[in-house]
Amino acid sequence: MPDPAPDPAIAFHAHDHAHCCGGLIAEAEAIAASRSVRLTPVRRRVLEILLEEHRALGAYDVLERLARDGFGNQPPVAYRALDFLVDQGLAHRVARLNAFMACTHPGHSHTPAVLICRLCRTVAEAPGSRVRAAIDAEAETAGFAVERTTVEVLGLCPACREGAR
Amino acid sequence: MPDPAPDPAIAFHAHDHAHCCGGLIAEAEAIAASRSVRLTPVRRRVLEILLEEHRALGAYDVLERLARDGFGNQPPVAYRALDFLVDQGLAHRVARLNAFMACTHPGHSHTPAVLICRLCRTVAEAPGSRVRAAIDAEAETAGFAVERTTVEVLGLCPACREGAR
DNA sequence: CGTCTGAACGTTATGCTATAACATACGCCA
DNA sequence: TGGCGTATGTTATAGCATAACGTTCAGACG
Ligand SMILES: [Zn+2]
Ligand SMILES: [Zn+2]
Ligand SMILES: [Zn+2]
Ligand SMILES: [Zn+2]
Repeated sequence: MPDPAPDPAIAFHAHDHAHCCGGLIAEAEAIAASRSVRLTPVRRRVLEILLEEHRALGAYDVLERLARDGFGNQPPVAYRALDFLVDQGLAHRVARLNAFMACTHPGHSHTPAVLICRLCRTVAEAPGSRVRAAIDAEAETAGFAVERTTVEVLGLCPACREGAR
Repeated sequence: MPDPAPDPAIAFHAHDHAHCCGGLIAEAEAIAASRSVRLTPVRRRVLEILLEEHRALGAYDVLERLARDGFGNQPPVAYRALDFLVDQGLAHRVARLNAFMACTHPGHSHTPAVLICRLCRTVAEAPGSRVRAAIDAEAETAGFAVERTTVEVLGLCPACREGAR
């Protein structure tokens, strides 16, 4: 199958975005089926909304777009769908922004480092395993048992970095 | 001088807490003086409140305690003091908790890894430099220019880990 | 089929987190 | 002493998140 190791930070590069979204929706369908959980219309639409741009959206932004499409327009509608996607690893919560982003590498259980461009607001995922190893080492020293990690990085993406010079 | 490298995760160990707080207040005074910024009564009291326990407090928890002491009891009073402390590196924001903690190693410019016990809510700082190096390496690969990092770890502190067995 | 059941969804209401905007007080220095 | 910048007090509002309850719907089972 023609799906080699994808660029982790694909969000930062020009790419066939329609293909990127379509593929991720298809992956989500497959994952949901394999786990016997339901990617219902609301959940699917929320994932599509998150995928539309490589940016993190607040729950109320998502809600507004949902309402336009005729879904319920009360906060729990958005939060429940977002919680589902996060639980299934199809989206990530960005604590620094109180916002949510679609996962670009679902399936692999991972805790990515989230790269957030402070100028264009683009958000990408970098591999988290090396960072996680460093965290585990420090935690070990402190006698702390790691369960979940949050690694978020604010800075400039390649494009904005170029523009800022 | 009798001040050897302090235990980074002192919060997780039994210690002379009055001495620990007093020392940190004194350090804060010195830092403020050296930078010609003012550790005013509100700011100082907020730092004391954060130091009372090694836990992260929400702005409204801080505010409630401030009000008891006769300071203003509107949100901006707490937020302004907290922002000052964070700017000066005397406190840290914990994004995962929407809360604030006193810094236990002020002065050293640092971005610690914050260790949060999910049972007792104790919060400690682990050295962030190795984690930061790992982040820099991943960011380099993605062409991303790192400016600020958030590293927060949820898990069990040594005591709760023992109790949970 | 018909009915039961649990998951998902819609809706109301409320609570927590954070900041904008403006007024007042105070210390410092020309 | 007058002006200025910093800090504080206060009002109002914006933004984020969840509790609680009723309704709908798909699938399981007899
Ligand atoms: Zn991901
Ligand atoms: Zn950018
Ligand atoms: Zn610190
Ligand atoms: Zn604990």
